Amino acid sequence: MVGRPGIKEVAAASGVSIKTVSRVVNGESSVRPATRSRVRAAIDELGYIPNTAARSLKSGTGRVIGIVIDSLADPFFAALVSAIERRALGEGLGIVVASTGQDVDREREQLLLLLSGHRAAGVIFAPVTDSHPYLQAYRESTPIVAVDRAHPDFDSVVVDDFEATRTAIGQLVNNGHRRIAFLYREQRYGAISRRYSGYLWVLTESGILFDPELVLYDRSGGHDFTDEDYVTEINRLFSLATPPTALFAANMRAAVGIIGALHQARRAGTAMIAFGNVPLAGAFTPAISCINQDPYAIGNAAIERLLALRSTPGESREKPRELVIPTSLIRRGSGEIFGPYHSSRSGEKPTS
Amino acid sequence: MVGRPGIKEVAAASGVSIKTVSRVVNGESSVRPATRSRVRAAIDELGYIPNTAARSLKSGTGRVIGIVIDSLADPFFAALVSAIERRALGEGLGIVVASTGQDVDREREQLLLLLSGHRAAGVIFAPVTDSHPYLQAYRESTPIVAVDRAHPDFDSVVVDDFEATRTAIGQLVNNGHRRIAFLYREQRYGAISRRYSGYLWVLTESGILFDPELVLYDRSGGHDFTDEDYVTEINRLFSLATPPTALFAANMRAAVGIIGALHQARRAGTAMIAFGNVPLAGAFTPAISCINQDPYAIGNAAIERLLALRSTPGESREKPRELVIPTSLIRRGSGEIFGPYHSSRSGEKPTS
DNA sequence: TTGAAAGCGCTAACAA
DNA sequence: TTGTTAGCGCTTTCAA
Repeated sequence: MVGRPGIKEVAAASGVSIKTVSRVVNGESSVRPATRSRVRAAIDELGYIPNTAARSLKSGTGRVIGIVIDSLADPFFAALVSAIERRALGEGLGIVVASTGQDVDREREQLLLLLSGHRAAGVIFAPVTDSHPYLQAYRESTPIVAVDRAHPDFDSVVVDDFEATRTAIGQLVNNGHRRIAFLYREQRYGAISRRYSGYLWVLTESGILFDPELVLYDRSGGHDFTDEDYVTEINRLFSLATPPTALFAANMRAAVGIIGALHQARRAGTAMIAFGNVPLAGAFTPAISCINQDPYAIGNAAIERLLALRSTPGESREKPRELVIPTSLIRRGSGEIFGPYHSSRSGEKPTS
Repeated sequence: MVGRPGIKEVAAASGVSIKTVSRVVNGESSVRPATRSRVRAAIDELGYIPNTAARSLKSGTGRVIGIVIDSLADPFFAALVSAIERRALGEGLGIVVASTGQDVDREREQLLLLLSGHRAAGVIFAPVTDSHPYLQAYRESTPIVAVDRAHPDFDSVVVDDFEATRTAIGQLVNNGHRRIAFLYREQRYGAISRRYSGYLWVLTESGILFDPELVLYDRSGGHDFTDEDYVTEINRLFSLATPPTALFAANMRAAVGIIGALHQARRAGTAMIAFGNVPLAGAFTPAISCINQDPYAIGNAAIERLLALRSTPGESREKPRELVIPTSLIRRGSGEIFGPYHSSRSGEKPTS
């Protein structure tokens, strides 16, 4: 291996001490311009890049932001991380990404590795549970922000799941639907529970009888549904004595599964609204109505909050802030299909 | 901040020297089982997690794999990174991700930061150019693997773009198409050029006159096309004196743009094949035929190659290996629509 | 404005 | 099998 120049080589080349080189690298002001430019020249010529490990070791905090999410294979999280990365780059920070697969133990392991092992300058995570006692030790030294799901102990950036779902289900009811399926009711902590509450709230308000047959539960104990599972489920729903006339997909994975399954079952004309921006939603027949939650906006808000916390350390001890990113219902057609009880008093013209 | 225990605390708690703790942590064999379990107990009790920075500094290589890709917002790359992350986790390695936005300077900056700054244990990157002289200094000390695009100097994991495209275009021709549009012809180095070659090859072989009007060039100088740009382009194509009867989407972004634009233009029945697994391809009408390139397979192959290189350092000096991951043409309907010159001698039954 | 010295937490070399 | 010592490359004192 060719020698990677260190701070000493730069110091020697520019005729100053290593401390002065350090000052230049860290942008400290107390360096004479002439000295500074001499050092800069040496840095460029030698191609000097400071060793991150040594910096972390000495200074106590690493030059990276840790990100812990469910999975990068989920387009929502991928876009979220992408937004964070862009901003972090501007701050000269790297990102180290870890996924949990929604596993609580893996979450703890990854968070601790990031905080204690990598001495991350900050951590953004999508909490799998709402109890993280082991994080308390790091609160005061490291900014920690939760995303996608609110957290009792940390600042968080979320969307208003309850309200968004209430709006969506409300529109379906207004358009004459009474049999509305909810797919799916995840058992774990998180956004899905609040979406489910929004669903139940509308049913109650509208005097619609709740039917557990219309809810797809996560009976699998944690593993994700496959496309085939959704086909099975859609077939089950349409075999009911009184099948649903509208579907609500509580997350994007469910939406994708349902769209595919509906298509297979030649039921694509069924009313449906999805939580999350389904890719190519506009190109289906009918086009898919979605609750729009912008992962870029969420990611940006999270990293901004993190950077703000970094400059005002004490603040983290205050009551956690919950930043709610607005959502909107994008009416593309599938959510505006009329149901059997429609009295032509509301809703847009259906597409099919 | 509560004290994060260091190796010294563990040593004190278990009554051994720090070196013995180090041995246990690193799984060295020369430790008596009794001692080992005593140390293990202390580690668990104190919640000791080794400081990555100190380890990197001393040992010379960091505990992370660096990944440099175009963008995490691209589902292909997100899935690729996800596959790498899973495997890295099993090796006790973190991943630090950086994106280039296809910018050569940013690529260099990020690669050097990973290699020189973070002392990454290995680097996987999607090369933006085929010339990386500055990486030569790291070849022998750090395994480097290229993905998605072949590289003259490094082992790479790619798909056979030429062959896959040849098959796809060949099928369109066999099904009676003569006017086949190629969207889009990216100017930069990479897979798109080879796909374009496959396109030209079939035209030549089939005696079809090449028409530059049917090729969407990247005239923008690097910025990505928006959905609106695709709408404009589709409208232009169908305004030609002899419009195309089939479309080839050379990458997934183009496919998504085209599907949306075709839908808007009420031309969804146009024959089309996309390079890459379009999400929900099966749920469109007609279902989208795709060249299937598995990002998980590519990511897995890349990390496996990286880990193999890590254990046999000298090997990297050999001639670079190009590992070709097979693709397949998934015939879902859109690519099997007959063209005007079809003579009922080949192809599947069209869907529409 | 600049520099000398100390040492961050760990691992490699060598001793015992 | 275990321990001692010496740094890795940088930033943080503190002094000049």
